[in-house]
Amino acid sequence: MSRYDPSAFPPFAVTVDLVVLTVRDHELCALLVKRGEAPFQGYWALPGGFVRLDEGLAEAASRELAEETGLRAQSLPGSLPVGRAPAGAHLEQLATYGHPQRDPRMRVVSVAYLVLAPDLPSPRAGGDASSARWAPVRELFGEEREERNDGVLLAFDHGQILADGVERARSKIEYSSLATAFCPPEFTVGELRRVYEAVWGVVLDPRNFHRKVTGTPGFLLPSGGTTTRQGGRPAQLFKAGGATVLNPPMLRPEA
Amino acid sequence: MSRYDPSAFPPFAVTVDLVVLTVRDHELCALLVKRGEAPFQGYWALPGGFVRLDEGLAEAASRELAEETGLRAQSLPGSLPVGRAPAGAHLEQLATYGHPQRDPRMRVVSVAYLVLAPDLPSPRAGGDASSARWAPVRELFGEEREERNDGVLLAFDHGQILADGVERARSKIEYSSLATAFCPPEFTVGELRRVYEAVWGVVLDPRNFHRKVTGTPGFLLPSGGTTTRQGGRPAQLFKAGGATVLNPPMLRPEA
DNA sequence: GTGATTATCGTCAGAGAGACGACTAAGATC
DNA sequence: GATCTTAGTCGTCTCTCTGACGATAATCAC
Repeated sequence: MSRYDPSAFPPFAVTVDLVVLTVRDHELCALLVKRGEAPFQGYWALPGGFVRLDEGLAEAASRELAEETGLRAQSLPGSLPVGRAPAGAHLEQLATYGHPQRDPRMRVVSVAYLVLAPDLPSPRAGGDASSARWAPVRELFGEEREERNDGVLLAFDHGQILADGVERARSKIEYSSLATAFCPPEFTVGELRRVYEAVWGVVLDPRNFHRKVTGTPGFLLPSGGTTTRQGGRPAQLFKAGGATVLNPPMLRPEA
Repeated sequence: MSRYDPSAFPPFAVTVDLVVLTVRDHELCALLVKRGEAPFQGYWALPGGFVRLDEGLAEAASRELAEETGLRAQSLPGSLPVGRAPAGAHLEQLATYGHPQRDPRMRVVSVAYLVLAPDLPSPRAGGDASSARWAPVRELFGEEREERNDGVLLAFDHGQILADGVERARSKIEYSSLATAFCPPEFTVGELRRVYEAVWGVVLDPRNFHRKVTGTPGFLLPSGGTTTRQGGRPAQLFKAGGATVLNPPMLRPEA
């Protein structure tokens, strides 16, 4: 840092890209927007945009999130990598991508953020519904993926960013209470279990899951009410407790 | 991304900062360099520097690492956040810091990388030995920390970056075999245990530790030889095995 | 009511961790 | 050389947690 003339620094563009995940219909889904212009015109991409010179990175991510989804998200001062949005969505920094050729137009460094949100009404992208969608992650990475265009699924390196975000989410719900970020403010143990099942793509034993989550101090707080919105016997409603780390963690089944 | 004229993007400076950790004398230490110029002249700071327009982020981190320590480190193509340097050092992306005022001169976004290295000879910073040192992490964060200058320990937000890097290292050796990155190519179980003890700042039971690490498939490979360099009964020498994730993890003692 | 569905409680066996005793094999000291 | 010290290695016991799975409870659809 001392070898350079600070007034002659190499100029970069800095963007934020958002991996917005939610659970819809037992499936982990990611928010994608359709690009209206070159490069990658017509491709699906992660929502995102340029960071302004007077805003922080998390702040820019919150702003883009609000613009693309209407989700209000708290922008945190400084460069703290983790935050919690008031609407229940969770926002945290994922990683930064800066391959010199990742954008053919210029040198762009993109700071990716991961957003975990409860199931939302259908997306809007600046009011244009046809240009945004919730894409099931399985479709994008499973064997049944329909390759698009010249074999590239997403614009730029967004396929890699999305994969990294999905992997982060999958591993993070193991040892943190973040799975509750996919749930509405009040939820049942069964609903939380279906979140785990959707994110991990596995089936969990309802009895062991119930014992585990209700037995972990601070994970769940009984909210008093019950609901039958899932059918069957009425289930207790819970809110997310104060605990953020789970010790011992939830164990993702092998294989 | 579609709302802006790409030719009029806001210009940022992008730097990499390195959190280089090693274990020396039973203590976790971080590499610091002394700043020779304003701002924060005379303060200790993390090594780092500007990213060039034609190099990737990990590549820039490797280059800076080599310049500051002589450690050769493999630069990875693209934006892959994790890599392994040939000299045995581990390099991975940590987080990105971009508060608008984090550098008083201009808008700088810094991508921090975490480097875990075996104990190295004393550092050199471009040949000037007095301007680089291994600082015990305990001195920087413990109660006994001697506040420097106007109460700020490190230049810029490097105190926060270092704290994040230390926390990443502490948690990552729980569920990965990365602790071996602090060891020479061949090491004993006791040496590995002392790494855990230094990084976590705890004392571990040698017998349980031995059972755990030798019983985890793929963690350690017997290299055949023995050594008495620690005194006492000769110990078997091991190399790092192929496993990268430990399941079940090493457990960091409570409290 | 009957059956389907979901929630919740209980039991049992096995894996793994913490505590700690016991033994081994080298160098250091007398 | 006898003894001490240091570290390494093997075992044992107990407790906790998990996975497998039986049993019961409370609602809805018919």
